[in-house]
Amino acid sequence: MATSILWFRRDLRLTDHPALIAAAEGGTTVLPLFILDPALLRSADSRRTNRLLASLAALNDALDGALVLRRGDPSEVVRAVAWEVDAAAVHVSEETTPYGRRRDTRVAAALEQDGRWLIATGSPYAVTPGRVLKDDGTPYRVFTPFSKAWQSHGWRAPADSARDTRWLREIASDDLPEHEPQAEAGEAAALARWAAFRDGDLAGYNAQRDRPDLDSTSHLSAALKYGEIHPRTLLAEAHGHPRFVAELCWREFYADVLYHRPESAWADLNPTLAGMTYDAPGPEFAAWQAGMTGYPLVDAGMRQLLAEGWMHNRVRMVSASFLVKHLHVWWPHGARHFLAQLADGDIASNNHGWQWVAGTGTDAAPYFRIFNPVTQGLKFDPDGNYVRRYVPELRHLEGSAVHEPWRWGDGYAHGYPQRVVDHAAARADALARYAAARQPATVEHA
DNA sequence: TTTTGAGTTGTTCGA
DNA sequence: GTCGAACAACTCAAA
Repeated sequence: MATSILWFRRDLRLTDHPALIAAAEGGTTVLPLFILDPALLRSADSRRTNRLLASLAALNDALDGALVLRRGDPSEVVRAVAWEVDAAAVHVSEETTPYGRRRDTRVAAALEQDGRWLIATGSPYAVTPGRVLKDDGTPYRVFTPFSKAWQSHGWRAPADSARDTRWLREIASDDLPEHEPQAEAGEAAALARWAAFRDGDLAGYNAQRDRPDLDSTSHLSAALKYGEIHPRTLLAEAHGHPRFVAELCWREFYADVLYHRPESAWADLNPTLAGMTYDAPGPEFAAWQAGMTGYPLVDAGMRQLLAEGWMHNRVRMVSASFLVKHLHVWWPHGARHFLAQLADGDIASNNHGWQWVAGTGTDAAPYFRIFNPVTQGLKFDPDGNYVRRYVPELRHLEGSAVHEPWRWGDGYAHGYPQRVVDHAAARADALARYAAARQPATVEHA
């Protein structure tokens, strides 16, 4: 009896799964495999890894315990398992990150030595990165024209579910590493969350998405990260909500940029600011990480990140801007901290979002756009509820007063820290640094 | 080839 | 308090 392997990666679901359909075609028995790749599990205590393990537990439950886990180098493990079950083909969703592409090239070569094939069907995106190109065949570098071409390109409807898949159950599995269980992990939870959002806050998304106090965004980022739900499923039901579709498109745009420019994961995409002077991370960086900068909105966000492994997007921008433009720290330091703490940590979205804030990214914000953390708080958390939720030292202040504790006699009565930098001075410093970096390069003579 | 319009998310200052 | 201008120049995409 023919057997194929479905090697799960960022597609931890059983419905709307083209690679699963391909693997099970013709009644083929399918071995569901996940590889615990040491190269990806180095940060084993990160929230992202914990979220992955919780999702794997949910997938295994959905498979009635059939999921096979193997630890090791994928090119060795896949070849060995394929030999073990004599599978002619290993099916995957196409991976387009720098590491994923290198890995899959090696795995395909290893399989071919035994006359077996790595077959990619579908990807974690509505439009697979690399497929949207300008008329001249080069990739887009600006979001708006990309989004138009992406919409024109279009995407398939959600795939049928493969209900009658025969799963192979006979081979040994390594144990799932210890992790903190999470009720929100897994395909069923993702579908339920989407249904609730679709029938609830989606209608007000355009007006309320920037309000961290209302907390009315979809919270689907981690589910999308691990493919518990596919963006196709969301897009099929998000007609008439262009802002929500645009946010999904940002995810695809950044994946596309990373596909074409893999080095941009950790290096400035735009060399314009190559001469920028940054400060090494020091005590103020530690204060930023801990949510102790003395700027309430920044601190609320950084504490939400530590407490929940998630932060509202508006606050991600403000806190990232604060690190880069108020503390003058190079964006990769901040991006690394976010990736270590975010359950939804995605290299393309996270790091290119940071580059956008820093002014080094594609389609970057103008350098003089420096968020005022106080103004942002008054505007997007007008009643102060978000700050009070995460900063207990400020709970005695009412309404928007939480955003300016220095104005009130009892503002620091409960131990809230003083501001680590002065906004106006830090802003002026940032503008001066950008101005200096933009000067034509001067030749220094020894 | 050249031209033209446009580019996620803002802040400050002065009238 | 409100409003418009300044903050810059450059690159991108398409006609």
